[in-house]
Amino acid sequence: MNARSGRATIHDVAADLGVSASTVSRALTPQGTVSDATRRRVEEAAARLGYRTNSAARNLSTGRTNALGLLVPDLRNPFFAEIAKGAQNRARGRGHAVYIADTNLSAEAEIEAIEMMRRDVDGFVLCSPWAEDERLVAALQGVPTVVLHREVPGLPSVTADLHDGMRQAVSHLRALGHPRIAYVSGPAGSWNARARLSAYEAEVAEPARVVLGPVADQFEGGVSVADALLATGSTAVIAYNDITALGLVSRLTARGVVVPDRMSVIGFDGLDVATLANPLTSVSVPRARGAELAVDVLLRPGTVPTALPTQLVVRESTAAPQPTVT
Amino acid sequence: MNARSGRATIHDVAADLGVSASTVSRALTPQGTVSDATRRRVEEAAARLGYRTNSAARNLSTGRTNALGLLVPDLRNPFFAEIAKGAQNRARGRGHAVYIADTNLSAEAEIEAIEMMRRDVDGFVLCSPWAEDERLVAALQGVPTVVLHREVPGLPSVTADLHDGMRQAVSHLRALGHPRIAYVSGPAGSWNARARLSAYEAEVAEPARVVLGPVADQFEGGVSVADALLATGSTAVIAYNDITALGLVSRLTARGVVVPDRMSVIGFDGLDVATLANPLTSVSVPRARGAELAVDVLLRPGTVPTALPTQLVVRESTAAPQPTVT
DNA sequence: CTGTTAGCGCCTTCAG
DNA sequence: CTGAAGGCGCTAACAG
Repeated sequence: MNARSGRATIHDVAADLGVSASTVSRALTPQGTVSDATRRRVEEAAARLGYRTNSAARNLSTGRTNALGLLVPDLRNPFFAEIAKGAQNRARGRGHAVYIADTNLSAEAEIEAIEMMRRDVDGFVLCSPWAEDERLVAALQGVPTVVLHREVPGLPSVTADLHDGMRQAVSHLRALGHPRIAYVSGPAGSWNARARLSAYEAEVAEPARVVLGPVADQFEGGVSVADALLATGSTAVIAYNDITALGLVSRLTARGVVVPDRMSVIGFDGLDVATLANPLTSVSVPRARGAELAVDVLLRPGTVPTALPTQLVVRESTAAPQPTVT
Repeated sequence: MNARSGRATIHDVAADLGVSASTVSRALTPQGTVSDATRRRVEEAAARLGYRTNSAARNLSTGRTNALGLLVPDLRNPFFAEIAKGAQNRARGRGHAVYIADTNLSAEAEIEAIEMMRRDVDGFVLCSPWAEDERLVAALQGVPTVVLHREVPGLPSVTADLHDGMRQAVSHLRALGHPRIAYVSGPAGSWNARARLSAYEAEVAEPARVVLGPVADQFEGGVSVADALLATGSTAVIAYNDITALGLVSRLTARGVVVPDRMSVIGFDGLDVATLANPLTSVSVPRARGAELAVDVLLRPGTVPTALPTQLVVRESTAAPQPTVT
């Protein structure tokens, strides 16, 4: 009996059965070699006594923690909430817990979270858009890590096929007849924002290219750039992500610019929240699936990170441009 | 040096300084009694060697984990994402980590999560709307716990002043001239849903009382009940929460019922997401603050749980009823 | 104020 | 297949 918590230990079930603690230990661990009979008896006694393995003790002894650390910049963004759920579900299935750290959109907090958790996890899944490559790698100290929706030299990473997503978005708008497709770029410091911008630039050559921003990865970011967008004379716009796109739509509507009649808007991410009001056309990026893949790369040696497919989902915020009423 | 992880241990910094391990331990723990001079030397050496305390070892030795468990039914709901953030920020400030478990809206998963984490945390903050009181208490095995947005006999709990919130909502609608105020109730199995329904019933007496549902705690739940609402002839409705309210608005709009002209809608929770499109009038319930209070009750003995204030936030989904056009 | 000693609960050689 | 012994890294008496 654990003196402090009053919980049963391995010795209690050993005593109960008249066997040694090592036998109980072996019976309770996958690679332990015990007779089937004793294994069953041990399992029964453990259940009866309410035994739960003390993971701190196991950790100390084995050097493994059976836990993964997950960093996300902001849990309020459903994009990351879904990643958290996906990672947890997958890791649980593989016998691992996931410790989530919300880093509050701060590079500093990303580094701190890594340093705090480093000893207590077997590996990291990092949604870490802000911290610099070198600081990340330094803080990691060699702990196995998969980067999600970012690339860091020397680390495996799981990213979405943004070029293909952007191609789908641009093709859709061009097919509708939009000559000038603007882009609202996300925060300059964010890897993902840079990658999405590059994808746009690859798809839309000068002189048709119209880049606005960078704006904050928030509703307000979209709001702030709407008027500038109107001034460009574009009839269609692709936004860094759905949240930004919603801000854009909000301000456009307030200005009397009807979406999609006077402005087609495409978001990025494919969040459910973007369908609540005026259902937004968006390039969907797999959230849970990306997280699951990242966890697999960490936990199943041999799993090779592959690009996540992106998919344009056409809803109601895109249409053919209307002839200007004069 | 830790053989496995290659990280410095307390012995390394002890050796480096020519002192004993216990001295280092004392220098590094709050209640340890060491001379200021050696404390400084130890801190310097620890920093220089990149020492990080191994929390498993400390845990094993002290019986405390410096971690809290937080259960939430669904991280995708911003209500809980904000609770998670609030709890983490507060706990971090008090030297504790927070392990979040998303229980996927399942009573079973709530119990399992508690049993999984019980040994690894010093206490729980439970947003656990589904599991039964007895099973919860049984699974907890005496681990210090605060229940958030629910009441469980024998456990301290932090809840919002729903009656006052409901009073504000109903008063607002009555002042606007609505004679019949309907209510869309949340899932029958959820404590919070029952509490909100009671608050409505306390505020609206028969025969004016119109209760719809129960519906799922989702956008679709609101969608599903909109037509029934119209059939009641009510001109105003209060929904179980914001997400449900948004579903309601969506379907009403699709039916050509303009909000707020033909139907006033009030949500509950006060989420930002409910302002993205047609800004929703809502009864705001403190999220982060409730989580912080719960953490304090756990970590600061003597903190007494107080009811969280609720506040009606009037936005654009409520107005005076329009005379029926015939 | 500091060093020595003895575990915390578990896993893992090593014998038998 | 099973028991005994040692140690993971740290803290907590107990001496000095």
